Amino acid sequence: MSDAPVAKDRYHHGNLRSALLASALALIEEQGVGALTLREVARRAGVTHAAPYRHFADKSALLAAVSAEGFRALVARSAKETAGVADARRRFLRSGVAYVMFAVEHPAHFRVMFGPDRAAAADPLRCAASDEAFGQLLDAIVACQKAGVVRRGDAMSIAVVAWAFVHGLASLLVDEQLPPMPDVDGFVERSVRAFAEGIAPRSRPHARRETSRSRRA
Amino acid sequence: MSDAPVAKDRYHHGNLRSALLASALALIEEQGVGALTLREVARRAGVTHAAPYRHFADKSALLAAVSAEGFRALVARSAKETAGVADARRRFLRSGVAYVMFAVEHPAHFRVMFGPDRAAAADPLRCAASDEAFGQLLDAIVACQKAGVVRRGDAMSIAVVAWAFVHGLASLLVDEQLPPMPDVDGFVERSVRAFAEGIAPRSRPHARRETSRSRRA
DNA sequence: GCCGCTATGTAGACGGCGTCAACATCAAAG
DNA sequence: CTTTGATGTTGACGCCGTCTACATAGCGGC
Repeated sequence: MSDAPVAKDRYHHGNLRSALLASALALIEEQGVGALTLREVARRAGVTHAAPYRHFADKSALLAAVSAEGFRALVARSAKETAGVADARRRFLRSGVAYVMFAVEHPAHFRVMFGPDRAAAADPLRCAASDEAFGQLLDAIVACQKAGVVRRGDAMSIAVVAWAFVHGLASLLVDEQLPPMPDVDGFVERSVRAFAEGIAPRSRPHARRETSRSRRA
Repeated sequence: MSDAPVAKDRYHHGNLRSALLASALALIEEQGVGALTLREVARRAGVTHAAPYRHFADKSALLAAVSAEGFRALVARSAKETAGVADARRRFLRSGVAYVMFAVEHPAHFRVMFGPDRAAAADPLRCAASDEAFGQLLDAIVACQKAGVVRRGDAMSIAVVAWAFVHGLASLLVDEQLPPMPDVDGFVERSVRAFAEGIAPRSRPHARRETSRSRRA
């Protein structure tokens, strides 16, 4: 929170770019993506309506930057969550849970990352960041296949299916399309585990059942 | 396509309401949800910019109407696809495939149905239509449980998980986030089948494998 | 047959938005 | 100290959603 010189009433802001990103994120969090306005973002950052154009080519570019930032945060989150975990299956499960929980905890970021703005979606930096996230997933799948906990076959297809699942769960939760959910974390974990059985090798001996409260420190 | 008197150059349009819905859909199909403009919709329907307000309270109401229409079409599609199919498991699978294929074939409708407009999402007619769709899914799950092809337990939770999966698949396909896909239909069918194993009773004898080309007659 | 009522479409206005061009301010390099 | 490039401001343009006042038309009662 305190990474800016926050110099007030100076002609030059200091680090307007990140201030704009933060304002945009806050605004979306409060009012939704549709309510995001370049002018309002500028207002919140304490500058005039045209100032953002010194840092972003247009509104889509701002959204693209927020989106890329989101994908990088997602990758980091997943990496943190799986750090120090050796077992391939557990790494995979944790990373799936991390995806959904990231969306639940950062709905604004998530919404922009998969928002309707086509120009923003095509931004090269955003694409690079999202490709890295997908690569992370792909690696996890391959590791699981080597460990024999995910069935053999085209890893790409399996990755897509896994991504679809966590993505759908995340989308529905973020859009509040689901009935009230007391224990989101537990629900997500059970769901991910159930899903993982679908892509496990056929009639594999079941892994010992974790207590379902093991993570969450 | 030919359900309107299409009376040109008359002061009164005849059935502007449905013309507006059609224009909106076409516009979204071409340019995306963000490009949808009440004025442009009116223009395409051949009326002035304020005419839509005689039929919709505001832009969100239009979106909500399109959304509700979409949910009704989805329900109809799923019903059609499962008509005459007795086996619970097959009904369930078909209905899942129908969900994804509906999204792929009617991306504009799908995008609006889960679009970012909060007011539109809260519309009572839209909610009623979407609840009916979810009810359809819930029924299919319960039938599968009775038939012993889906594990016992809270049907609601299982329904949510199933919905999340098809929804994620649909979202990623519609948003073109997935690598180029030659045989979408086949891919979706394999994915849904794989997923279904995840919610099957543990170590259930596998049903005979359909040829994976059985539907699509 | 005419009359007014209501539904439906039009005309025009308002403020807000994204974007652009011209201008102002400041920091650092020379 | 001056120049110069980066950064922020001002003001303008056209488009948008929405509101109000007005025009047109079909319809039921007299």
